[in-house]
Amino acid sequence: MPKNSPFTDAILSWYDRNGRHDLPWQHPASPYDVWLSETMLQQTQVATVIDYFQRFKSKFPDIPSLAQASLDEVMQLWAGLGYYRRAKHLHEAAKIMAKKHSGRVPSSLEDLMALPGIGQSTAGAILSIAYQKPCAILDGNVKRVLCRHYGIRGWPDSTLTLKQLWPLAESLTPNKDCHRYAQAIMDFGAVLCTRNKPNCQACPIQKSCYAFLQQCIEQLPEKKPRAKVPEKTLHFWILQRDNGDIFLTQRPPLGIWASLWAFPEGEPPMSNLAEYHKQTLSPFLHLLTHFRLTIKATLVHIGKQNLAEIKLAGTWCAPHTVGKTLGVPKPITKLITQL
DNA sequence: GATGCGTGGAA
DNA sequence: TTTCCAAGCAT
Repeated sequence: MPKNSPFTDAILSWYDRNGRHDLPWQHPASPYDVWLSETMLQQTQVATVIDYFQRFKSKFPDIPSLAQASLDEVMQLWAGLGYYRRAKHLHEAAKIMAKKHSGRVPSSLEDLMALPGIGQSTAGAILSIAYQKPCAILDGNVKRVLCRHYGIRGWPDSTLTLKQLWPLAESLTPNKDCHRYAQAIMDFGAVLCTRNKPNCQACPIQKSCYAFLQQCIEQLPEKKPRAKVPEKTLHFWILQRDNGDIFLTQRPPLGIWASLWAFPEGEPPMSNLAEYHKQTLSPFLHLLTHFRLTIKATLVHIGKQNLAEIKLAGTWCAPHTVGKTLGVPKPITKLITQL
């Protein structure tokens, strides 16, 4: 049995004393829980995920229940968490698992990576944490820790850098405690070796850390300069009946807020708009990673007239019940509260 | 390789 | 206020 590297042992030891051991997906770390949590945690912080994970689990405790659900039920539970493709992929993958994998999360790298929404790092997390197979993970935390400790230059997502990081991550993964190590290295990055102001003072591997010794902690990992974020404006049409009900339509399966329910956007949803009383709501800003969205909205009072002229398919519902049954993006939630 | 995809929190 | 970006993946 080959010995662990000093790095690996130090991370494991740090984790036992300082790591988070009480996250809702850790006891027990069933394959389903690990898969679900790892998916929710993609580009999303632990504090945000906890509530979503628990709500999702209580509605869909296992693969069969998720596989049998409608996409709308899944999206409703995911609404607000962002990156909605994850929810669609999760649902699709559950159906595949139910049909082709006896209702279980597969336990081979090949089978896992063939599923939608599971890439190499998520597959590695499932294999190591849920199945105790010594597979490497390489998420943002691990990349940051390794780039600093081993002085790896270049953008962490460039092909050249990944070619160094993956073998390194694999060589550091222990055979015996791989499931603890996977949690440990991610926690270490999330809690101690943070992007800003890492706690080097308390770091057990400070003495072998390239970035600490070279005093370039803030410079590693190198960050790619971002293009300036473009501005965009979206215009929503809020159709409201006398009884207060509002009209929602499902967004297309591709693009932003895919498959979620929202007010008609863009062109007016009816040709006889002039016949109705309208009210312009105050615009507000909605920030995304790749856009600065100005959200504008016009409230159209429909009254009791014939509604047949609405061009879109959709549904009428009471404003306060919307979020309980349909998945709606944040800006729509905000508009509804303003009515 | 570059781009699209959400949201909330921190500085 | 603005900027940055957090347990990535798919196209």
